[in-house]
Amino acid sequence: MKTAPPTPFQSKVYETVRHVPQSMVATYSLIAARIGCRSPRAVGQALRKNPFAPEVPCHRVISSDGSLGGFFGHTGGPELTRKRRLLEAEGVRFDAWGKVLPEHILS
DNA sequence: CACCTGACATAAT
DNA sequence: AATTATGCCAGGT
Repeated sequence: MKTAPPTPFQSKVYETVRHVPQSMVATYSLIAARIGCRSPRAVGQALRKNPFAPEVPCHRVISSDGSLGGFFGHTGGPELTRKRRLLEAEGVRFDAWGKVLPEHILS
């Protein structure tokens, strides 16, 4: 089975996400800016490939508007519900709109 | 190298 | 809240 070598861009994304502490979530835009990229979409593509699951807490990465975004390639459905469950288990709270409270979002 | 897709963001409707 | 339209950049084919 071939393991595709991660690109430098990917490595930066994984490392940055890995530095996100519990009870906190980072936005795709934040990660992008952090690694010096202006495109949050590229970050999503990197995480969607699922590098090293529990090693990189991809579930701590959400959209800038507080929505969960996606999880393992699923933008909706039971997988997203699971993502929200994980965040709740880590102490992250949601508002009436089902969005993460701003105080949990790194800026 | 050109084209298409995508776990986004922002503004406007 | 939701939906639509446009801009953005990296990766895969």
